[in-house]
Amino acid sequence: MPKPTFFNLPEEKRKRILDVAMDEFATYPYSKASLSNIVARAGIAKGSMYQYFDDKKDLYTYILDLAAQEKMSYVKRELDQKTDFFTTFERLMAAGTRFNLEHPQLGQVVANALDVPGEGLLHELYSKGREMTIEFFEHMLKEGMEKGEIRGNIDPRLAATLMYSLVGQGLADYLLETLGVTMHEYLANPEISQKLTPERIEYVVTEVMKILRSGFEAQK
Amino acid sequence: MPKPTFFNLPEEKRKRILDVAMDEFATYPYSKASLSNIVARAGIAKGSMYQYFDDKKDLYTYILDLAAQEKMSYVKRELDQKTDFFTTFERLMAAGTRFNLEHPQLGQVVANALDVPGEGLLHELYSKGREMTIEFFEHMLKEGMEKGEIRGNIDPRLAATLMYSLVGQGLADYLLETLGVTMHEYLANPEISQKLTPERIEYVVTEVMKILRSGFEAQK
Amino acid sequence: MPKPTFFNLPEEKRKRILDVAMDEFATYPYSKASLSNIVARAGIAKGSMYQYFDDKKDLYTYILDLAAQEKMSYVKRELDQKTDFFTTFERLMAAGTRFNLEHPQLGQVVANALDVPGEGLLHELYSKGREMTIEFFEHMLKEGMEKGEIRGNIDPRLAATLMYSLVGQGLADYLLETLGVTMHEYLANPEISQKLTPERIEYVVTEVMKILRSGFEAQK
Amino acid sequence: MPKPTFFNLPEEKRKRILDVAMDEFATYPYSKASLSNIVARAGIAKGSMYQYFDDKKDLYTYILDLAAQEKMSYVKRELDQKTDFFTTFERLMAAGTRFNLEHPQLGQVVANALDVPGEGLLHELYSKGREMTIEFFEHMLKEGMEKGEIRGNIDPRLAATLMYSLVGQGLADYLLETLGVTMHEYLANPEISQKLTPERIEYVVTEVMKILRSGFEAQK
DNA sequence: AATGAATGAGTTTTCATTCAT
DNA sequence: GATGAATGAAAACTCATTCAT
Repeated sequence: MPKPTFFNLPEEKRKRILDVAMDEFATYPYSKASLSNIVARAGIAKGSMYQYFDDKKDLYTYILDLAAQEKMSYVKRELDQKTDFFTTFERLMAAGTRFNLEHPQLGQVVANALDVPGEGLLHELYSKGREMTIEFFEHMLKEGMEKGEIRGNIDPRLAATLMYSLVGQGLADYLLETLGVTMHEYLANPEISQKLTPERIEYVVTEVMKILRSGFEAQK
Repeated sequence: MPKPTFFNLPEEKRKRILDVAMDEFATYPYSKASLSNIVARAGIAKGSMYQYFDDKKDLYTYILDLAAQEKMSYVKRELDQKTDFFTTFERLMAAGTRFNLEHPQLGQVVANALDVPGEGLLHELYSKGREMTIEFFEHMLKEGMEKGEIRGNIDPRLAATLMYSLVGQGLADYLLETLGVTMHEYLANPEISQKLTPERIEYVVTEVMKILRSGFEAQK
Repeated sequence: MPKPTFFNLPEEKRKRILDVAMDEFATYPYSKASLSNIVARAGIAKGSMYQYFDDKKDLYTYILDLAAQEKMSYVKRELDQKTDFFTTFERLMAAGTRFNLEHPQLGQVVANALDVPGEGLLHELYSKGREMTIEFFEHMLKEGMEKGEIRGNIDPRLAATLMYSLVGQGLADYLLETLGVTMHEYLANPEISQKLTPERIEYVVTEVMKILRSGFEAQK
Repeated sequence: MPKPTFFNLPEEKRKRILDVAMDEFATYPYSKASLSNIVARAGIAKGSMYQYFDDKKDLYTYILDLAAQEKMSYVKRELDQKTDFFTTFERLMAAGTRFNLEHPQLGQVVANALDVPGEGLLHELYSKGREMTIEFFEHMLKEGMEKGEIRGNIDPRLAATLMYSLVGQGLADYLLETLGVTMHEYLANPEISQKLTPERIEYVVTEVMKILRSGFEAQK
């Protein structure tokens, strides 16, 4: 948790610090990400950082938390309208993928979490998100089963895990791949994003759903 | 690539070096893995390492390569007998998952690849394996389409990518999760593996196939 | 010297600051004692400290001064009744030792003075106390000589220095040692002091006086 | 303990490092003594220091150990000829004092030991010397009692502790004081030592012995 | 070919002190 | 007078890489 000092900072400065830190943690794995770098680029004194955060890990977990929250709130908007299972899932996938492509840094910050020493501590936070997401999918599946939208003879927990693995970075990576671009190149050249039209994203998501749908869907 | 020097080494010494390095790279993320540690545990001089490999990255990519090859050759054994698409894929998934559980280190080495700085260089190698696997799946799918085993209206490249994301660590992780065990705990307590009977693995794979099958399978 | 500001402070606050500082300087050697710690525990702003004292050293010397004064005034009470040299010295030793055991912090503050860098400045103050004490003993000795209580053929200054080295922490340390306790453990567990009865202290002091009085030499 | 690497160093270099380190630890209290300073003055790389010693504390304890050993071996030479208690003690005092004046740094290194954090650890080593010395004196006293040289009615442990407090820095400090010189000035101006003739040292030691031998009490 | 000491840039973190509000 | 954020020099320590033997 940041210290109160951090929240007393002028909006502009706080944002600058977070932006720079986000960028650093997205670019380098945790152990290579450098506080010295961050403060230099943010134009603040090294000691100041320690008046805002306990230590490097504290800063990182905060960034990670922010990333998770932003994605959550972005994706959650799709849940307002109640529809059937397949439509909801399709919307979630599309939103998640769009978010990953619009904020490629955030995804990288999460990916770099693997590197944090004292593994458990961080992993905990990192997988809390995974855990929650999987549980949400499981819930969706069970509801779908009750409504008769989903076949009854599938293991909901396992299916939810599968869904999670599809919703993560997977589709975004696939889309970049079809452009012959790696995530790193994409991070460096933001203008590439213009080649990824909403239609293109929609198409891929629909394709995936097509495959899954006739799999999950109850057979008449 | 290791220098010729490395291959002139007595078998026993070469193996020792690789074993220790594998363990180190499985235990720590790339940037935390320590050459000093490796040479100390392998009982060789630090300078020698640089007569075998160009640098840390060179050693790592070689280890990574070995890991990939081992998995490949393990999994490839399932391809001998020609059967239909679904049976083949099921066997591949089962074999991959068994391998991941029997050689958890190798999987970790791959997972830790994400951490390598200097971006593309490493990713390249890491995704060469990915690339090859996906292409293989794509080939399988197209063959299946021709034989009429697979629906014709799916994007084979996309589907292959999906298959890849299912075959990776995913199922192994899921199995460990059902035991309430993290990969780190599993690495530390190898005896846990006894709880993962072949039947249990078979069950999970069958479940996944059940889901996929009626999705991919051509409708009559 | 504290600035006037400090003396304008409400009694209660002033005392709190001094108590906390005393504790810190008793616990850690000068260079490890932390102003940040002190202000945090005293509940005042860091800047305020610099409105009370010039700097860390200024605060420390003041604390040191207080410690010396307190001990002085405690010990001086023994000087009211005029008696012979030996009785007076015995009383001083006993009082000094009791004080050291009752206020172990103060002794530690003095002991930690050795640590102050920038040499002379601090030593000066530290040894002002030493100087004064030795001079006082010298005076006592000379008086004793005149009265015929003390042999005339000893160097009073040297003897006074010897007396000083006996009166310091020495006896208190010895007493703790006989309990198998270090000064640090004693500081942490104040209840130990109950094992050090006045009789026990008296005994040790008497023993020392016995030695000094008639010397080591066997009596014929 | 230094690592083997250190002992493989050319004599000249090893000595230079120890000299510089000794000087640093004699000049500054442990926490202010700076490794960076030491390596700079010794003209070696910072990393090298860590190939010779585990860490700062390791270097310090080694220096401390050396200091103690040197003093020990210097003083022990006086023990060859068997004589009576008083003569032996007088010789030990004289030798100890001479040593302190000839190697003022070593005494300072010991004095600065108080500052080492994780107190116990270091204190242990520091007071092992104290412990041994006191026990040696105790032994001397008991022997003297058996031979009838020493009165039987004194507490030998307490007396030994007293003797220890006299043999330490005390006399050296006194001698410097009579020159109006502090230890720090003495360390900085080694030529002062010429004013401290052996006769002067002998005189002071004899004076002290006179006092101890027959006591303070006037003879009837 | 093997060794292992040497290197030094780089890391995170601490803390007394200053200064604008 | 009080505040507490800002500062930055300095600390201990790490480690991949080089190079003389």
